[in-house]
Amino acid sequence: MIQTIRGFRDILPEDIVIWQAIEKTASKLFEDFGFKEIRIPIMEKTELFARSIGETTDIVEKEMYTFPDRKGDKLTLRPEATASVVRAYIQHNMGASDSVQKLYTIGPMFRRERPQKGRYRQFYQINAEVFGIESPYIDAQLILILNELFKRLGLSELKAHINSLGCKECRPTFQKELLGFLEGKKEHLCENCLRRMDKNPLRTLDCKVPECREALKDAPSTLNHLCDKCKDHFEIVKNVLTEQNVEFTVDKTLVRGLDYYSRTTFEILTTALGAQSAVAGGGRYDALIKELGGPETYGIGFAIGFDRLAEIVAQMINGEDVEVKDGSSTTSEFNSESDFMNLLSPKVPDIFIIPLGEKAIRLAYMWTSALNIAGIRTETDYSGRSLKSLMKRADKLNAANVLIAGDKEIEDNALVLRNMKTKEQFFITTDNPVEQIETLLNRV
RNA sequence: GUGGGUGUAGCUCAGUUGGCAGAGCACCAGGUUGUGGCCCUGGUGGCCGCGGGUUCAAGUCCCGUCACUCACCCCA
Repeated sequence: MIQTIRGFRDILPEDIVIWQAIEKTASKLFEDFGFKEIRIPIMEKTELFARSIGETTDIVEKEMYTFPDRKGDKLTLRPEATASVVRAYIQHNMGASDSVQKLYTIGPMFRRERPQKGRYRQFYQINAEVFGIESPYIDAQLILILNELFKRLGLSELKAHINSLGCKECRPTFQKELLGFLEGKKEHLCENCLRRMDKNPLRTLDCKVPECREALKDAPSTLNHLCDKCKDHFEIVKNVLTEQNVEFTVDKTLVRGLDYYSRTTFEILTTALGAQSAVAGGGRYDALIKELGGPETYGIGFAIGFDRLAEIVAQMINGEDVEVKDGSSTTSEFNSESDFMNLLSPKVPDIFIIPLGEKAIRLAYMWTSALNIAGIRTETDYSGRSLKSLMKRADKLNAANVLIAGDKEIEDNALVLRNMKTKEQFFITTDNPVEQIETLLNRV
């Protein structure tokens, strides 16, 4: 049997319900905040990612799916979306038509890592990016949007971690000081951190190795070295969040793995997925657009891990003992009436037509098609099986009604429409069953 | 890339010192000649992940391999 390749997976119909509900909830929210959807390619020239994410990051060094195409160009399956959105922004000169652009996109990303819970080689992200706004209010607003999204999904316990990395003015002096500090602690650092010292010293700050954490306990913090502008910027972000009752923690170890971030960075963390704690993350990247050949433009954005989010939502639904099978009962108090929970209701047939006999099967097919076209969810069965087994099937499908159409009923011009819940039965005639069913369904 | 755990029916899992491959759920049929859910009876369904080895005999022991999984690393 041919199977999916490692780290790739199928999202089956039973799971898609949650995916679609999250997607609808997110795009509604983003559009209410003025974001427009953009769809970008899944493949780009390798150079785009190498230059934006950073040549020495793990992603670029060893996690990308890169291969030559027929003419020898190096192509890469995108490991993240921001680089492509920035490329599109530059390529179509989007800043010219409107100096402020708010964009979101949803789609798969590819990284060749060892799979584990909440981490796949093809994984999905929802991305939001804002171009052309320097003000810290937009930093706060992005975190507010994430907070609101998680609230709407019933995940109010998730909390934001935020930090500021400084800008091209204040970061170099900080890096110098950090390097000096690291030199003094060299013998206590892990191999990885020693490597990081050369490549990207900031990254030592979020090392998880206990010895490193201990050694770096008193390491200088970016927060103490921010220039006045960066300091003011960060203060406003924090003040606004506080005023809007968005809970957050200042986390000076929040450095993030992509080189392009400056000033505000943030992550939304969870404990629900073992070691994979980040559900969403993002930050400001004011230098990136120019770096990639565009005009000097402010930029900030975030990515939400769709697979992880869907997993947490699924856990929440199961944990809350929410009954979604027939969409009728939900026990979860705070969100049972929410738009999101309504989106989770599965679609079940309004009618299941049970034909008994050859003539009946032909008519059942005709009626089913007509009802489907009329927008009434209808199923039938062509196997010629017994009434009892088809009743069972109707029950399994959770059909609201069955229409029993045996050769006998057709002969007598009296079809039986049975409500599966109340067991009420109505007779309808064979001349225009579609219209009769429409009126009966509206009445009940 | 490194380390641990697990691979048996569609699903969840038993399988003793090596001795006929099992259960529950699901599916199909019947009990009820044309009315679902509950119950009862019967049935379909297996390269025991794959390849080698040891043995009279391997689901079981050994080696390899692949996949899944958890953790490290990294990140969404």
